[in-house]
Amino acid sequence: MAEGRVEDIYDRVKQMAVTYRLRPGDRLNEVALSRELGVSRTPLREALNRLVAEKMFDFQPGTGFFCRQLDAQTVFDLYELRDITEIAAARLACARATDAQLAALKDELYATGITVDGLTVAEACARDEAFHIGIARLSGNAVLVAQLERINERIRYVRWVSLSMGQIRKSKDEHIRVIEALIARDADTAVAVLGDHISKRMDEVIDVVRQGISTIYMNTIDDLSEMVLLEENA
Amino acid sequence: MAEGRVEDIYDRVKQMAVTYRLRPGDRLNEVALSRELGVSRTPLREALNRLVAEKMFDFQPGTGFFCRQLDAQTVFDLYELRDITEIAAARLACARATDAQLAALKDELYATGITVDGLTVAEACARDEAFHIGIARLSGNAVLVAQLERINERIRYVRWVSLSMGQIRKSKDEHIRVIEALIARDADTAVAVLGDHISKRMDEVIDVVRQGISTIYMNTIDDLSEMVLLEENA
DNA sequence: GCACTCACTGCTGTATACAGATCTGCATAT
DNA sequence: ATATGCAGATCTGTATACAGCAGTGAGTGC
Repeated sequence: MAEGRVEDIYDRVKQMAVTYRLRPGDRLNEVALSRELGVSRTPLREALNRLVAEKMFDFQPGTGFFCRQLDAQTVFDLYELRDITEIAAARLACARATDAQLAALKDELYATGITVDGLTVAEACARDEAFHIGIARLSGNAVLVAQLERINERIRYVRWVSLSMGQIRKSKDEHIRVIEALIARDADTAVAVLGDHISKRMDEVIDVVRQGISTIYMNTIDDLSEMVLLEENA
Repeated sequence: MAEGRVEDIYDRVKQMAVTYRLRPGDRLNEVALSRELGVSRTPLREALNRLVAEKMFDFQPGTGFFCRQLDAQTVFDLYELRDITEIAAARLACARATDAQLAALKDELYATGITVDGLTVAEACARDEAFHIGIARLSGNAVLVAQLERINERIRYVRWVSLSMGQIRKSKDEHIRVIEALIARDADTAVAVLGDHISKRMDEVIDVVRQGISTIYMNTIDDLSEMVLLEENA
């Protein structure tokens, strides 16, 4: 394997944090976690320090690492920043992407299916993210893409909750309208649809957060991520 | 000290990297660096892993840590993203900041002096950054502020070079125009001035990068950061 | 003269040991 | 009953040891 060991631990722990298998606010026991992962504390701590830098964990000297608590304000800030970043990315993509690139994105969108029925929440979320990242990539700005990916990681769990509450239906429709607008080089329309799309999500999420994030943590992540989206009944 | 040791090492090494006392592309010797810092390799590596997460260092498993190479494209991307972020921040600030907050920022701007003559490059750069961060803070979005700070860290050296080449004179003027526009709640004007301000910087930097970043590294950082800006002779 | 091999040196990767700090729970006093 | 202090246990913080890999240079064969 060309991948480093720390990298591997980093991915696994991040996955645990993103999916809230590690519960927010909890201090994590290095010895126990290192044993669970089958490594020693040294590389584990190195991986944890990377996650601290990414704001995925808090670190309190003398006490240890804490799975990060997402408060309502931070969730809002993250969504707002995501909004800003994606809209800017769409404008850049509209100006810079080739027709072929846009066509490829459209094809991919259709290829992954128009409906989300039968998908798990995790799958649906991943596809949604992939489309948005796809647009960002067409901006030609790799730093922007990396940043958007990190933002997405931090709010992924919240998005799962949001999706599982059933507000995903119209997503694909809106995605298609966005890509069509980009192909027509109509940046204003693309941005308008995208902005509307995102702020609808934001509203939903605010509701979720208002209901109290704490209650959400009661659900195990398995319940949530593996939950299959039901067919529309209307 | 309430600060942790890793945190301290992290700051010191980051400072070295930001100021290019560690030269880009170089593999760094953990033993030598740990001895220089007066600590062992373990906490040093933890600090380095944080910097890897921040893209300040590259890490190649089996080989070690490398001080990050900034290529022209990445510099451009970083400036573009900074542009996007600051403009969005200014719009938010215009909508959300109180009159008192804006007045305080204006006062601070005047208090730190209108001219940069006699300042070192490092000081002039720090003040410029402080103003821009000040606006971002008024956006009320803490995540956005944190992100902007990280972007600034990554391009700080390039900015030093840019500043030392003498394009700083008009900065304060433009800053004043920005803050006046914000106070008048004229977001469009503020953004227009700010955007123009930033893209002028961007042009300068592209020139710097075109001249070849590699040649720049010849100058020690001390030459650059401590260089005092001369009075205008026109 | 050039290229290839092989041993060597030095560095990284990880485990582990130990010191010091923090937390927990019980006992005691108010 | 509540608060306080102490002792034991647990966990973190860092150094160090050692194994293994990567880079280097000399020497040899073609």
